[in-house]
Amino acid sequence: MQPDAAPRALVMSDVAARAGVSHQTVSRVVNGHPNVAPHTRERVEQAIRELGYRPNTAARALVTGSTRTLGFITVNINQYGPAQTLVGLEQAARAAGYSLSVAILDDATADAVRQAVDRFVGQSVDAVLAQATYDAAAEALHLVRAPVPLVTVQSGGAVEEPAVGVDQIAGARLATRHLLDLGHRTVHHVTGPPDSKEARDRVIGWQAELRAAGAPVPQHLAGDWTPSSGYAVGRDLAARVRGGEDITAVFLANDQMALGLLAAFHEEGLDAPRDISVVGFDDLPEAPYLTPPLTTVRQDFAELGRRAVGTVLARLRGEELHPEPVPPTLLVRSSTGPPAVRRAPAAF
Amino acid sequence: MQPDAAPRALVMSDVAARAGVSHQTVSRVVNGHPNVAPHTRERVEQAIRELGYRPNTAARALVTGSTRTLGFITVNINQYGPAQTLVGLEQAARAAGYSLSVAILDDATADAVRQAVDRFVGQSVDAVLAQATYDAAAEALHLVRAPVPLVTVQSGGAVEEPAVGVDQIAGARLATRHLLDLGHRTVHHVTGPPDSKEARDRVIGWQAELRAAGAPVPQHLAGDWTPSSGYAVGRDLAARVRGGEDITAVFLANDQMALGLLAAFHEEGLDAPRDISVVGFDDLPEAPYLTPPLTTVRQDFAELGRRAVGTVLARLRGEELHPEPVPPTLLVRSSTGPPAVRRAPAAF
DNA sequence: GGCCGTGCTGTTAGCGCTAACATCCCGCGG
DNA sequence: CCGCGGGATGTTAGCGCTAACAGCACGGCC
Repeated sequence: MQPDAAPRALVMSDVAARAGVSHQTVSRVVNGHPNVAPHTRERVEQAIRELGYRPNTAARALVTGSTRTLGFITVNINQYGPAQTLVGLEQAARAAGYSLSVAILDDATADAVRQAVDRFVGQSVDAVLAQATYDAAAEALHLVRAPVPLVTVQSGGAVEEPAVGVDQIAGARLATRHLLDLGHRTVHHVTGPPDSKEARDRVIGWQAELRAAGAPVPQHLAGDWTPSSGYAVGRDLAARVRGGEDITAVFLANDQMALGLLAAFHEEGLDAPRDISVVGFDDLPEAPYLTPPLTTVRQDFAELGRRAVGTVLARLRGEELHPEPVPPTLLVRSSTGPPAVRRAPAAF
Repeated sequence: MQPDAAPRALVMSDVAARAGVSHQTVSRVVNGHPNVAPHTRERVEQAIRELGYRPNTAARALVTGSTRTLGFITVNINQYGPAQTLVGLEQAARAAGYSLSVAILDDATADAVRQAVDRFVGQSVDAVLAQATYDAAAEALHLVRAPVPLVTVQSGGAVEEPAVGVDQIAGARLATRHLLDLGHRTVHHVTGPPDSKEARDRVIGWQAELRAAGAPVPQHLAGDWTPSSGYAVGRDLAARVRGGEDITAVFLANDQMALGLLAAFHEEGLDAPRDISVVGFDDLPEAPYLTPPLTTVRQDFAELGRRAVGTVLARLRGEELHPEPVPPTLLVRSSTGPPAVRRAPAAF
């Protein structure tokens, strides 16, 4: 009696023996080749089921050169966006019959990126997907010459490699227009870190919408995604409001900063939407439960994942697919409203 | 001139030819075998560097049976905890020279878990790590007989498979004791979903600490991790407070529910820490920026990842390692304080 | 001085699979 | 009635690597 040891042994020829055919016929059945008699196919399939056979991917990878695995490089998954991007990607990859291997870099340095790509190539992944939000990463990715397709996710830029992302500019315009439509004279903007392409695109969208509406474009306010930067900007802004400045609407590049800003305003006795209208970006799970529930822009990460995987697979088939950016949507909740009437209104 | 096509061809014998040795000697150098003359090793290493050779993992996996890849099964990575667990695991795996392949299940059904394990086994991962927070997953995992080591993360239970996790009971006791120390007569508790072992452990820790202090143990309040469940419980609780019930301290099984509860209380004109003391669990990045900054319990996910990977590797070496649970820490911020004096205090 | 052990290196044989080719058998047309 | 084409199947040769064994030189020992 075999001890507890590996019941592993199950190889193609075991199935072949049981079905009374050659291992090659089993291979044909497994890979869905056409020229197998229905009767034979039936018998092989039954043998596979009875034995619980599953082909060895390493052997298959060795001979075909394909592992049906995709590598994904990301940075800073503590943020909601990147985490959701990962989820969307994994679902889409799995749906397409691919596995996803991840590399979560501590820093988006060129070196770290190159190493990650290298490791993936060494692993014989079929393609590499990479989050290229930050310039350092995007540049590094741009330089890497990998022997496999490489597609960037959320790079936002029109780099040469195929890139798929959510339309950040459109999202920012949505947020800004909403505020303008409510009657605000202009909209202030708290940015993400300047080395983030996504953050810069949100600035561009915000400015574009302001200009299109003929509204003045105030100096943007620098944040860095963290709640604490939103808080710092919030304290500053609250003081200016208290000082009599006409600031009634703020669009922040993400929800976490909105959280910080809301807290800072609250400390100064200023509350949304009465004293200030606030729009975030991301739709964190907790956004509906902030005080007040946050109006924000939502990105469809599942769709993003699907398009990214679709692009990669097209590339693998030799097609050159340049997908459209995914459109974001605005979720109006309670942190936005019409501006309060202050002292003597400028006009009328 | 070769077109842009694959510069792939680089195999061991190319290196061998360049170094003037046999491919086996190259193999020995690559794998750090001892019996290679320093001079030879030097030459081979140089050839490897010059050629930029990297061994083919598929071929290596085929013959050794090891891919130096770990599979990780998780559910619902939208939650902060699971996401951080993934990060911790990936860092630790990479540090140990392993790749991490992920499966993010939509549902923790036995079937989905079995399938994921199967896919990983088919992929020839060396071991499988699985988040077993939910009973369905834990049970399914328990039944799966995989031909590779399987270690569960955050299963919290004393199941047979080696499990590594953060000490949830200790965390809950920390939170409860903090509230008791502040002078609260007792502490109410909002739970996570009942099919989560982590959630149940937090209930156990809460009850244990209450009993140890001789405090009454109120009925627990059912939540499900979501901010909205915290909000619902919050409305309920706020009404009871308004009705004169002596409820002064709440410990919630996660920060998101604390967020919801805080919002509900705020709507009723009740604020922390004046009217109610609130402690969460997880230390979300935004926890310091809630109104008020949230006192919470923090789990060390990096350490968790390290121990999980350490356990898996020990298993692979044939050792039976049963790691200690990771101790959590309490972060005191501003959502907790001494109870307000209400009407006629019971004693004195 | 011959024998043997001890490094070092090369040779051989697969790992489990797929692709290419070889083989067989059948039905059909000339 | 024979040859031929094509569908079904089997056979063979690797994919790139490591493990096991073989060979070979050198030095120490009796």
